Amino acid sequence: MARNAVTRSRARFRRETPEDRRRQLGEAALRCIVKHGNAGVSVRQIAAEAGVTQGLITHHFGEINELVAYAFDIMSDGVLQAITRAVEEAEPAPQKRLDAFIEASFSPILFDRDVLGVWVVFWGLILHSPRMSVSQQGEYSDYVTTVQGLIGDLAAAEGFSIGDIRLTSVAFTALLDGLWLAWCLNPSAFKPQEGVQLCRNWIEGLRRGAYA
Amino acid sequence: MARNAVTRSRARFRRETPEDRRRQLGEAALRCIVKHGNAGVSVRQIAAEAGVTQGLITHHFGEINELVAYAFDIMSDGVLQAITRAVEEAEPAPQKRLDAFIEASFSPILFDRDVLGVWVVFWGLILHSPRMSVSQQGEYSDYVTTVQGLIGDLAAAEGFSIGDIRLTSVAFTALLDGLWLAWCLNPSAFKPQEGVQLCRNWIEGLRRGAYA
DNA sequence: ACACTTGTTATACGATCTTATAATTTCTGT
DNA sequence: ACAGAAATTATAAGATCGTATAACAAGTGT
Repeated sequence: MARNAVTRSRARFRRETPEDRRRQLGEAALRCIVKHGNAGVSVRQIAAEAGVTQGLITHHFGEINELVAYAFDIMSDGVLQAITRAVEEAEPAPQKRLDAFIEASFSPILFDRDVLGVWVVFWGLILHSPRMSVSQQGEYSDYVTTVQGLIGDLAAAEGFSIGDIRLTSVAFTALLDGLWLAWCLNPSAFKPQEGVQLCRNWIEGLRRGAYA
Repeated sequence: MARNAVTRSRARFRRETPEDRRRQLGEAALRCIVKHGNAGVSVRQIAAEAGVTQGLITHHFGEINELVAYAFDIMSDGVLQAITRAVEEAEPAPQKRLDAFIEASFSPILFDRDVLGVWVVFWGLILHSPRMSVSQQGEYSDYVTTVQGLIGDLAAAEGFSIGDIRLTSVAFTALLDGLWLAWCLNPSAFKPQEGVQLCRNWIEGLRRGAYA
């Protein structure tokens, strides 16, 4: 026991399961991107941020692009989960669920300059990384599907019609992404609560048959 | 004359005015970004693309960030000019002008993966470069103002009301940016003409008083 | 024809980058 | 207690990066 304690205190590094270590490295990568943007995507910086040596990244991910893609997946999952949770916690009426979705999108958990900044960096990488592109397509598809479900339920409950619901969902997703981007690049452009209002206005247009 | 010809053919480099050279370097930078994304932003690559040595970039721009910011300005001006020209060539009725704006936004001149790809890279840089941020804020402001003029004229001509026209213009701009981004990351998400339709639907919502 | 200005090249230096390889250490199973 | 597996470190090699400096050369004015 004493032996154990001494041994552990003398340990020069902790041995962790591949899953844990991969996640630690992924989260360190996200922190680096928050701090330095594209410049933060570097084996050395990420390893330092995670408190390990560079070789560990090679060992667990092979090449750095794989780590970045993994970090992107962590990020995507986090966002979708946060939104989904907010929706599930809302009252079951379609109006309430959709509004919870909107509110969550502009709540500090997601509508945060650090979060959005990471997102923007990823967007810039996706175009030239097939691996990232694959992740993005899956994530985007899930996202639009979620939006489509919410909007479809609302239309069914209130009895208005939508011409092409998938396309319409793409538009609403684009509005959200566009507002995220605009605010991220220039937070003085509008206030979060104004973003919520603009989304509600968009829904109001939907109700009034502008997309029929 | 013969002397002149010989001399010119033997010339090892062309001496150009600072303005011309700056523009050449800026355009070379844009081509590098098209080809390699963030990775294309490099003194060596850009100099090679422009067919000059690295020192020229230092000479004309001091540091590379200044060149990148200059390339961003070229890009912004080009986009705004192309759109403005399309609007000016349209019939003077507000409906026609706004529709020309939308059509131009999704025409191959602007709705092009190369063009949008450059845009996305710049977005990623703006967050961590004060110099880029300054350019972006000016460009964004001009853009929203243009949108605001078009929408305001339409509202006046058709007699519908808008609550906060600046904010509403921000939303329309966000919708455009969001659609650009989505299509750029994943061109199979929708067709350009569908993008036009979605913008027209948004305008229809405006007409029906969703933003009053 | 010649000197001067300055655009341009040539070269070098130090920092940082990715990746590969071998040595080390921790932990687990027996 | 000890051996073996695998996580981790340590180290190195070769590219590429940004920037500074000095030499060179093209065009201009006289």
